[in-house]
Amino acid sequence: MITSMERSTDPGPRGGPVLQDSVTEAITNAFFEELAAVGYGRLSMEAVARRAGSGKAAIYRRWPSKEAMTADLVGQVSVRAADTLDTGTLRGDVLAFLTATDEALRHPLVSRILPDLLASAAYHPAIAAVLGDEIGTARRRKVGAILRRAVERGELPESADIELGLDFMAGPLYWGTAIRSAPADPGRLERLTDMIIAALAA
Amino acid sequence: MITSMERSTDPGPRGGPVLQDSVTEAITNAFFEELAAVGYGRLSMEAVARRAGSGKAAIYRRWPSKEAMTADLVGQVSVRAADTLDTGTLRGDVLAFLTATDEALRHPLVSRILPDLLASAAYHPAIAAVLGDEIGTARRRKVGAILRRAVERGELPESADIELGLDFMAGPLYWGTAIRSAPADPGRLERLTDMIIAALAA
DNA sequence: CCTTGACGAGACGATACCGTTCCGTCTCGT
DNA sequence: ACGAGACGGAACGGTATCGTCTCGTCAAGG
Repeated sequence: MITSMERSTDPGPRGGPVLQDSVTEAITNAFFEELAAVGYGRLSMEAVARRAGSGKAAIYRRWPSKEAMTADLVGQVSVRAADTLDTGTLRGDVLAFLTATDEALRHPLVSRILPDLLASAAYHPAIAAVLGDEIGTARRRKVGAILRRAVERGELPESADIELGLDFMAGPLYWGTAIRSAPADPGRLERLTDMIIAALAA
Repeated sequence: MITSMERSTDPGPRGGPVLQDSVTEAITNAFFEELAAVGYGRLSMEAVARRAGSGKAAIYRRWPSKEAMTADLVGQVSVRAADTLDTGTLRGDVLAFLTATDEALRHPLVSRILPDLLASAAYHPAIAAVLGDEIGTARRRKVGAILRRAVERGELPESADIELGLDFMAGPLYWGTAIRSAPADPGRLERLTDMIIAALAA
């Protein structure tokens, strides 16, 4: 599925004469900027090359197609998000998670790219696969850890539904921040946190 | 902005020789099917005409551009959703609202089109305007009515935040049903209802 | 110093749309 | 019966993108 070469994305200390990292980086940046500018459906390799100041051949030397490039690059980025640390209380964990997620969603590139990718997943199985891994699995793991710790502390009943918990941790924030474009407001995240905890405890 | 003719979408009892309704309907259906098939970004007028079994001229006789056609047709559809009736209790109102919305989100065309349009709104102001009206305003009015009735009944404190309430009524359901593609499950809507009410009361 | 190979640039044929403009046909209301 | 006008179909010139391929340049290693 993802068929890009490892040498440029993971060149190691010295892998011999190699596709130049600076070019790979320029293409990567150009890709995300272009993705934010026109969306996946209208993204063209020529535009990416133009923006990167490179030739198209430099792109096709690295990835066999637009879909493979997208899957590879999106996969790389999403992997980064670190686990939320244990703040000692459910409220602290939730607020930290919401704050981090809200900040990510407000990034100018993310706020334009993410909804587009989520929609594109319906048309392109390769994208759906990457997002399913990154958003589905990774996110479920993080939220699951938070809820599990809360259950251990006795802050939540054991009956708490992890799947629905994920919907509450992600849904209202995504809807408000990414779709409704609600202005940044720490107070909103505080209230959101209290409401989510109330929902989780129900 | 929306410049389609009134004669065919609202021909009245007898408006003289008119663009044929059957063609308008064929084009409308083809538009939504094509939208579901390839998304807004890649939607082509030729494909719509092909699918409708019409000539492109028949489309351009009705709308001046793809954007105007989209705004007009999407606006027409979204208008339909009726107000939720008063069931007498907050729980009944919320469950009815969630059930209706969930059903709508599961419609094969809606589930593919809506996320795409929400994403496209970031690139096309005309779409953003229509969605802002239909989803933003209309939805805020509906949910606002439900919450206001609940406050009058004493089921919710007066301090309830309508804006955040909207995020909770829409977010988890949209995330679970449209993004996570959770299977249809009445029990899930029941639990969702209880959790939303707990959140609203927090 | 000379070979190697990635580089930017861009031409290439193929394909797809755009929005417009013609056909010749058919269905109306008059 | 007639004329207006919408119809499906097809073609127009123009633009954009695809993925491939060929240039001449340039930097590094042997």
